[in-house]
Amino acid sequence: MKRNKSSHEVTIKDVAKEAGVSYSTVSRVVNNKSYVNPDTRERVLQAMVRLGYQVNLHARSLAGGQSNVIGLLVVDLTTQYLGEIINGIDDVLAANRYELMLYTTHRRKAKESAYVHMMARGLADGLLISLPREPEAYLTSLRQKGFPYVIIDFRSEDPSDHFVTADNYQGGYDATKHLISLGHQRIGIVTGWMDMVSARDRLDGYRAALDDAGIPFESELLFEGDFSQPGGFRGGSYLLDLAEPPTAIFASNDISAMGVIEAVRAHGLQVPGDISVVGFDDIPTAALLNPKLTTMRQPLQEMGRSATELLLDLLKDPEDKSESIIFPTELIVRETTAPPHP
Amino acid sequence: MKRNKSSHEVTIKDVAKEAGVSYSTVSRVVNNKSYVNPDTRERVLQAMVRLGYQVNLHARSLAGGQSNVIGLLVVDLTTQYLGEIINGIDDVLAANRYELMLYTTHRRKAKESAYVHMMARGLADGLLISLPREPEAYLTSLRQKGFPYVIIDFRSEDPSDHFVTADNYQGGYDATKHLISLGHQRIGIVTGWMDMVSARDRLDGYRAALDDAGIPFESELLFEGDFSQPGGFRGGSYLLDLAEPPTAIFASNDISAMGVIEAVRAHGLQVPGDISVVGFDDIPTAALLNPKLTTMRQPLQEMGRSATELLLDLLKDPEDKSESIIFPTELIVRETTAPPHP
DNA sequence: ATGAAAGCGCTAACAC
DNA sequence: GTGTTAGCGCTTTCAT
Repeated sequence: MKRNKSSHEVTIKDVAKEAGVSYSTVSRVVNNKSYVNPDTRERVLQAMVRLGYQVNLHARSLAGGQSNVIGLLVVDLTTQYLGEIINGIDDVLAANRYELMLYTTHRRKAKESAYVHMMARGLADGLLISLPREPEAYLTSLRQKGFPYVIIDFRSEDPSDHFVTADNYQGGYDATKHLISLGHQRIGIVTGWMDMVSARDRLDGYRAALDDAGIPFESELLFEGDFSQPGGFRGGSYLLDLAEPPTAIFASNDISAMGVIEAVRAHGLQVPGDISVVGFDDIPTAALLNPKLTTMRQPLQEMGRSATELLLDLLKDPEDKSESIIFPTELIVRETTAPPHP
Repeated sequence: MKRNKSSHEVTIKDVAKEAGVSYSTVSRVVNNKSYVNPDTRERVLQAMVRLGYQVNLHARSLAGGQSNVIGLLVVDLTTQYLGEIINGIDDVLAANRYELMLYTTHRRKAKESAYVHMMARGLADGLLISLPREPEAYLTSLRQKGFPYVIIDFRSEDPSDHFVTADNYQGGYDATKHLISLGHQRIGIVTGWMDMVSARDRLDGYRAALDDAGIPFESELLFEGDFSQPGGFRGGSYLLDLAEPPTAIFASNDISAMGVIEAVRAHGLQVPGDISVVGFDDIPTAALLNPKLTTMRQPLQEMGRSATELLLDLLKDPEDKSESIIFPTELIVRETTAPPHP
């Protein structure tokens, strides 16, 4: 299964011959390192263009250089949430001439660990890890190797970890408080995957807001969802079927909020007339729904950008002491929340 | 900028020593090629596990093997459209132990060509190209090299090309016909990027349907959009501001349909009461809108899957004569279309 | 069935 | 400033 090398690929040696220099000089020019006589450089550059030279990243990587590839580990791509984050990542990577290698685990946990190892085995210079559930298993091995990584949307306890996340606790708090300040007293919550820190933080914020308002937490008003639209639908249905249903529901992300809203309609009720709904994320679609979704915005693109910058810093200097970043969230009041029905 | 190799990476040589064989034997075991004595194989396998061996893909690729990486060239990821396709791609890739390298060009045309060359330079074994505009430039060089690629959502004229697409012409035809059969006579269209074949095909289908119904095509009812939501909004606004506005609008994709619907509302009108709207794609969000979007479904996941299978076939046998595939589209009637206001 | 050895294209010492 | 050279980890003849 050999590559079709009919048309000989032009290598650094070809360029060297063409320019009449040794091939290490070509390497120097390509990498812009150590001084090269301007004339020589020019001749090499021209030879490169003439021959249409392109580095072979595999060779470069093997020879001890960097691969200029960043690995991104995500769950799946159908959520706009990640699309936004990736846009941010992408911006920074492109500006720094890095490539993106994408890994989607589709929640098959076993794969995550295998992937991480393969990437760390030279395929990538660094790793961006998004939305992992209990990533400790492979994080430990990464730490041991001193392999650079940044975690997105995860608050790590380990001081050597670098991460970028939104303030999910405060977001959950503010979303709930918004509902309370509208006059709601019975507020349901549809959570995300409870093995994800971000989901737990949002829940904690919800409870704290209730607490501060003197509203007792009732476990029957909590539905454990999974950040999906069907999960939101199930959660909404469950809450509305309660003997004493809530008048408002906090969904832990926009996608599940959409499911909740569907459930409200399926019960013949109106949003926000009968039931108020708040989401979380502010994905682009949120503003396009009818009614438009009230939600907590996380600066997704910026989070992707920051995480990538942090990682590139780490690559330049492993001892880099850049801080992990926790972005503030922002309440975006649109049309799905209103005072409770009198 | 040397990799932190504090903890010596275990190579095929280490495994060889551990198992007491030569390292070419280890290579044979790893690659499952030529016969190896079952006992020897077993010993090697155990040594591999014991040492936690992982191939170095760069070395493998350099040595003339394949890289087991597929490159995917896309415009950007915020559209659910691509998320769905990638899910399909991903399925097949995972099942065949391939990795995915992602390239987003963000419509910077210059980048596309550079990317393609780099990938073809050994980084990837094959290329999946989605949504290119006028890709002829780099396709030519790919063909010359005999580099395997499959194009998604593009009908190529070149008989040696392989592509997977939906029947955009028929889709455009059926969408328009649906509107006509509801009684609409003035039907506007918001197109996609006109330098994309799929957009042109949908437009052609629209015109053909009009033609077959004896409705003259009026150029003032055509707005050249760009597959984006703001583009749809602009298109909708333009059409509704016409002296004699249409009673129905065919948007060339769901995202722009969402923009059109926003524009309808901004004009104080109702969908579908005053204006009917049809989209194209059937992205997941389409079913979650209020009212739910009537649209032409393309089997996105399946398209991704098929394209990938086609490419892997090509990789196994460059002379593979697998056919390019054109998937049928399907009208999904939901709630945004109705007979015209009397 | 297995071992030895020649590269793949490049980077990074080390010379000069 | 530039050339020489030794690998990086692996696949693949070619021997045996």
